[in-house]
Amino acid sequence: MRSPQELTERFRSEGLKVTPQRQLLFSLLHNNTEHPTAEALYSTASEQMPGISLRTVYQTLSDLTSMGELGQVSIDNGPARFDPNITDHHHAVCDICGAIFDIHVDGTAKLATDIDSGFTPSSMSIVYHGSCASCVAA
Amino acid sequence: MRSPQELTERFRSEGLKVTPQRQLLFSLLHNNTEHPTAEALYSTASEQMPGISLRTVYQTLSDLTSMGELGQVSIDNGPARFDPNITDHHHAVCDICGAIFDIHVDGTAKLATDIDSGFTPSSMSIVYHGSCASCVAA
DNA sequence: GTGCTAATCTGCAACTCGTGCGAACAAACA
DNA sequence: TGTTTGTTCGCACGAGTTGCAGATTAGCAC
Ligand SMILES: [Mn+2]
Ligand SMILES: [Mn+2]
Ligand SMILES: [Zn+2]
Ligand SMILES: [Zn+2]
Repeated sequence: MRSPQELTERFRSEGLKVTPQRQLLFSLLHNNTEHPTAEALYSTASEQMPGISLRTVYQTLSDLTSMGELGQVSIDNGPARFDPNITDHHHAVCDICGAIFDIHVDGTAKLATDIDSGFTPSSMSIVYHGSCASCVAA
Repeated sequence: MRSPQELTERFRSEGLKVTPQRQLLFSLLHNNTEHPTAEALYSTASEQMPGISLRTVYQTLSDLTSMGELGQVSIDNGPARFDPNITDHHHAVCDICGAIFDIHVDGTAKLATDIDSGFTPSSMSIVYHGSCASCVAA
């Protein structure tokens, strides 16, 4: 996701308003690698801006997502996790604490699949499940 | 998933009862490659057994899942899809019609990842998104 | 076949996550 | 400072799933 400053410019240039609520979310998401849920962002945002509405958090996240500034990851059937990292990458999920880690995977082009030749793939994603370092240690 | 006959034996041998509702679901799932949702199974089941409860469908699916006889696939944030194919395989999803296809992928062991050395992976899954043959044709 | 009992089924309430809606509000700009 | 939209907020609602408890029934003993 771009920086709060760049997002501010983009919003204004598209006739969208830059509100304090949006600015707060821009800053909470910037460089955030935690893949937070809407509820988690709402909780953090509420500390800095009591009274902000959960509805507004959902609204802003969905705006950023449809603008292509924010990614979304869904793991199992849990709540949506938002991902400011929109570069090409994959994920490793700790089944114990639920943490999600960004990973890069090389060699995917060389994978051999029996996928039907009539199927036209447009993207692929890989998710590893397992236990993270801190959970293994504990 | 094992055959209705084998499941019947397993259920009885574990002190579980073999009811008409369970038998019907065993047969609806056997060799089913559609990755159906609970609602879809309920709908089909209702034709053959009017009055069967959606709650019972959920209950039986979750029993089979925790017995390891049935798999579960989650795609984006849609409803859970159930998968009688519990062999090692991956999926291709048509973004137009929503169909899910089983695929096999070779070479996954050779993938190079920057996954943290402290992370202990126990499984990985690959999902391709794209357009299926019938949707491309249409 | 009858009866017993624990497992199951069913209907409904409740719960989680998310969206639709409309009135109150405020950013942008003249 | 006023006007115009876009935005925020609160609440109702919707999908998907689970908890609960009373009615039902499979499995088994006699
Ligand atoms: Mn990520
Ligand atoms: Mn499958
Ligand atoms: Zn962990
Ligand atoms: Zn299709």
